[in-house]
Amino acid sequence: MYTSILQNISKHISLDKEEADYFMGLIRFKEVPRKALILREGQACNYLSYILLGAFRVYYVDEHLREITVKFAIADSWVTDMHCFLNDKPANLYIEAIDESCIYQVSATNLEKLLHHVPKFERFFRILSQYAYTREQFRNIENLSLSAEERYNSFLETYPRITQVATQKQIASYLGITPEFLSVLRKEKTLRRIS
Amino acid sequence: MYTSILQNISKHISLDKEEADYFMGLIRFKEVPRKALILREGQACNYLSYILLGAFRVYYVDEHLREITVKFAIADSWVTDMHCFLNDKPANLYIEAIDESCIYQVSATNLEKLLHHVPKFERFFRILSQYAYTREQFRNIENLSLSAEERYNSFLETYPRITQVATQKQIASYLGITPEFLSVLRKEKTLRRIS
DNA sequence: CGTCTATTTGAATGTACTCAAAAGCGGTGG
DNA sequence: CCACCGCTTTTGAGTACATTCAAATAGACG
Repeated sequence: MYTSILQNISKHISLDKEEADYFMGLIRFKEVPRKALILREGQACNYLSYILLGAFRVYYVDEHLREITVKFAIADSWVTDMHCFLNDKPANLYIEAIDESCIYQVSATNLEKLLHHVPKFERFFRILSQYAYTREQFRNIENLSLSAEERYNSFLETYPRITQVATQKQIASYLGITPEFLSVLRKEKTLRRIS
Repeated sequence: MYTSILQNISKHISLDKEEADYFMGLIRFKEVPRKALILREGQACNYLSYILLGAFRVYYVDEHLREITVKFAIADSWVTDMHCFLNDKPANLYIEAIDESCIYQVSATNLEKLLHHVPKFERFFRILSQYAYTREQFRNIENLSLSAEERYNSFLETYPRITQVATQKQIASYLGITPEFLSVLRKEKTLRRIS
């Protein structure tokens, strides 16, 4: 259903036909194969993407060349390197498809046009940003208060489907632990399930 | 200068006199003594606050009764328990003045009125939320990639003034370490400065 | 089938925690 | 004014959680 992006928007604002058409005229459709990067560090981050289908992983590479998974993004959600998109700076983050994906993209230029022509979208992106903010805040609280094992359990509840497309190495880098230690945690979990 | 809240707003949107007056009519002024709580867990979170003067600490109390400092908020910034303010739920967070403070508060009801009457504020709060989001994301990256010592150094750069009003216990709980260990880090720092 | 990467396993290590006790500091009341 | 109380900070010993490194095993892909 290629209008699911409109349904996503209609969760927070209602558009008439004209506004919807105008919006659809500003976005482009893109298929993204598994493992492809739609953004890499240093590149201009010109697009905000809506994920129609598939899944992405946003990650940062630190000075020791370790990957930090910043977030997993699933179907019916939005993704970009927000800091660099907003401030027109070279990207700090990589965004990689971890499954066959289809996305719609709005360029920063077109987003400006959109916000100018249909100011209702200010409201839409306000609400989106507020949710994004509270989710990040919640994750910070979890990272600061929970043990690795508790964070892993919370992860499994929050992203039950992601385990099918993300590797354990990627999940470990989201949890802030090594793949080896995640392996140990998983073993303990299955041992407890048996006994 | 009691119009600094208008200056804060004018960083992102411009208001005419009428709009500014309408806004000022929707907010209330409040003095908050040091150590007073303007929000505690379980309370209704009805207000979004602008800090005119002073400093606040937002914290969460986990199941082991440990305090997690979610953020320090300084003069000329906004603070609330966003999740509960937006969803009209009882607060999860405490907000405590760590210095003599003066704030302006907008109630959730008045904010709705404001957004309805002056839709430009949708834009203002969109921009504010996006910044809040990227800051939280950045902090998550730091917490996942840096050692305790590196996080402490980064903290000192980000909040140079806060050390004057926050205790080390509070700073430790922001960094996700124990006060005892922060004490060790500080000692190592001074020892290195001497040699 | 062979190569490359992901995952598992284990031993040695390190970073940060717990617990306990002492020292420092600020506020309050006699 | 100072003596006491409570809280913060420091210090140290012992411990736990998670890492590093290395090697073996398993899986995925061409």
